[in-house]
Amino acid sequence: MPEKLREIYGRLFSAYGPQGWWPGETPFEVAVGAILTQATNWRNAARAIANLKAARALSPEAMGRLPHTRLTELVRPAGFFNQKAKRLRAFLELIRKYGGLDKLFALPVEELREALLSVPGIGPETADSIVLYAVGKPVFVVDAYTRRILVRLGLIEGGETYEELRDLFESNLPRDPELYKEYHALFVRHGKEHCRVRPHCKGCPISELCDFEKDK
DNA sequence: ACCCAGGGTCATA
DNA sequence: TATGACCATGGG
Repeated sequence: MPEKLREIYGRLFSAYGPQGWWPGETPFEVAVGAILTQATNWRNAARAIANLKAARALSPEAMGRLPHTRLTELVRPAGFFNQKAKRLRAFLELIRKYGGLDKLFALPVEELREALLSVPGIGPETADSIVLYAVGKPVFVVDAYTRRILVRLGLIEGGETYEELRDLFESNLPRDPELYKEYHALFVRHGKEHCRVRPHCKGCPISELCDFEKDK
């Protein structure tokens, strides 16, 4: 399995190159982006972030001073804006509870994950995206593309839990945050390009490893 | 006029 | 435990 995971990574990296994830100038901005991009095109999330930036609201303190309706309005282009405004405020509440972003992000990884997961609206993928891309700790981020790609490669059944898949990567790859960052980003890139629900297998860089026969 | 995005939660069965 | 509904904007 370690060899296969390296093989897949190598091919994806050769095909697509470095993805430059995560766009964002500060850890807080990255974390905010992780919430805003839930089930949403990054393009739309980026618009919401641009709004927040223009409003100088990209710090926990400044965002906390915004009226709720104002926050909702700024976040609108990201979609699900009522939920996401509420989720951002819940995240701010966690930050306050730990005495600041630095204190929160300085927690041991497992405690940090648990703390993030305790926030209503932050689930496993969002929590791990924050831990990996905002904090830089080596947790592997699993998403729908990851699962789908592994299924089509015949490496998993599909019914595995989030934690099982995360463990699959973390116990078969070196605990290297830079590797995890790039790998996840490459899965997303490859997913969009070739491995959607409706597959687009022509020119697929990992077709030789893949069982999936349709649409050739 | 569809389909779908870098998810998560809650109600039902 | 396992589906389904819901949240909502913007691009293809």
